[in-house]
Amino acid sequence: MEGGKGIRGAADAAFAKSGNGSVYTQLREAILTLRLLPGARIAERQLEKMLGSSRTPIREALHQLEADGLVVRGGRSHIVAPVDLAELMEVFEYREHIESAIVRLACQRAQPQDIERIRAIIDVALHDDGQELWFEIGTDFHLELAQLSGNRFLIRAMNDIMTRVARARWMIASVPENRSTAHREHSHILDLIAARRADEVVEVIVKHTRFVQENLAKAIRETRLRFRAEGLDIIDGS
Amino acid sequence: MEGGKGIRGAADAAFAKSGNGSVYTQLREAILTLRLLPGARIAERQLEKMLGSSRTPIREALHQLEADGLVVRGGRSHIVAPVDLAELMEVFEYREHIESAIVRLACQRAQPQDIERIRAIIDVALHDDGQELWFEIGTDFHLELAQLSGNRFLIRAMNDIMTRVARARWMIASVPENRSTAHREHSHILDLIAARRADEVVEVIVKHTRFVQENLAKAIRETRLRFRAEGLDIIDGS
DNA sequence: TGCACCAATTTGGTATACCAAGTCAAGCGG
DNA sequence: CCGCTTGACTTGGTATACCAAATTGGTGCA
Repeated sequence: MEGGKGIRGAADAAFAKSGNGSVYTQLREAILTLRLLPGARIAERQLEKMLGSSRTPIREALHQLEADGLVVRGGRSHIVAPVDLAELMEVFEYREHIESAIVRLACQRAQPQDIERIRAIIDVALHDDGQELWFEIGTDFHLELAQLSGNRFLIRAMNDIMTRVARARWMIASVPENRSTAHREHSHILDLIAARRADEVVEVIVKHTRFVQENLAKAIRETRLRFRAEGLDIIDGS
Repeated sequence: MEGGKGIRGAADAAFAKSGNGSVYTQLREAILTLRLLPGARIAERQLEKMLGSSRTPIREALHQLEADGLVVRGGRSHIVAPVDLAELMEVFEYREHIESAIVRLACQRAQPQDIERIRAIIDVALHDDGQELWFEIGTDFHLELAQLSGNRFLIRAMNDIMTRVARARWMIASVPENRSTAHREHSHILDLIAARRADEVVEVIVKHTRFVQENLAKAIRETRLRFRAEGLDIIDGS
């Protein structure tokens, strides 16, 4: 029963000694940080032992994760959803429209103090440039922006989007140059929202989204090659 | 144990003899058609008897419905989600952007035969004008339009939207005049997509969306008064 | 040596048993 | 007569037992 068997089919040591957090949270973390590799089989009874919970809450968590697009049913069993490049391209097409809607509404509704609060978030990256922090800031910026729209469905949509691109973002071997570009664009977006220049901010955020998309697509392709060298196929699609 | 007790708290005869379909499907139907009134308490053990299933699949269905926004947790128990007018207004704000994105992409990607297929759907309403048929056609038109976008996230968003407005649409006391208006606008939208006139179709669909929004808001307010006359508060919000 | 078939095990799906917490009502005291 | 307390019951949450299907590994035959 122990380890081995290559990769597909073992979530073994991914949860060593972890006892904190809900089942859903733990699984989500493990999947998003690639501790559970895309394509890995997930057996309810394995998790039962590993997480110390019973199957009922585990099944519930798996259904949640399925809704998040992080777990899919492969026939009878559950597997960690493969990173699907084609799907990711659709996410970004979707994202352009969602972000555009968000910033348009933000231009109408954002309060100056809200904008300054977000600026403080992105400016943290000026002093600290850890990989993990960069990940968080990139997520938070766009989620906070969504909050400014005041529309719960746009907020939910942005949450969904950030979940679906999270693993791709995790694959990025951070290029410092790109980071400063990101900060500059984020800052520019805030300026334009503060100035209520809706059309311009839409233009900028679409450009920003496409920039991010290209970076992620590149990172994914590199990651695929890296894993293929180990005999693994982690990524679907062209 | 039988019936009575007024309204909040009885889903009693809503499932008489119904044995077909999954638990989720049956509950969803009952909620969308207002056989289960907004605000009604839902007890897992009641459903266990009524549907003849066990609690496990019932709980699963309830979680699904919660994700759909059709069921909410009221403290410890589950209740049928109240129709929230404020939320509905947010849905329509969201919908404007989603539909705009959809028709823009549809202009790029729709095949002539796709457009004709949809036209056939809405033209059914010319011969038959039953209430239920009108409901279905209105739903199908927008879902089919979403398909033309070729983007699974826009399709999913449109599905979500149609679910969230379904109960409001069910409350409409059909005004024949509005129906012909709807058909005309739907037809116009198809024409513009076929002609690839993206900007114009966006303009028209936004206008259409606002028209629908006003009708539904009116219907909801009337329905609220109607139910209040019976001593019930079915609708939340202003 | 390779293929086909069979049995044992593992899987997810379902039903049920158990628990703690919350609800409601009846009864007691003011 | 009103309000508070208390206890029985109902509720959702969790753990577990049971089932059918499907996978898998091994064995025997060609």
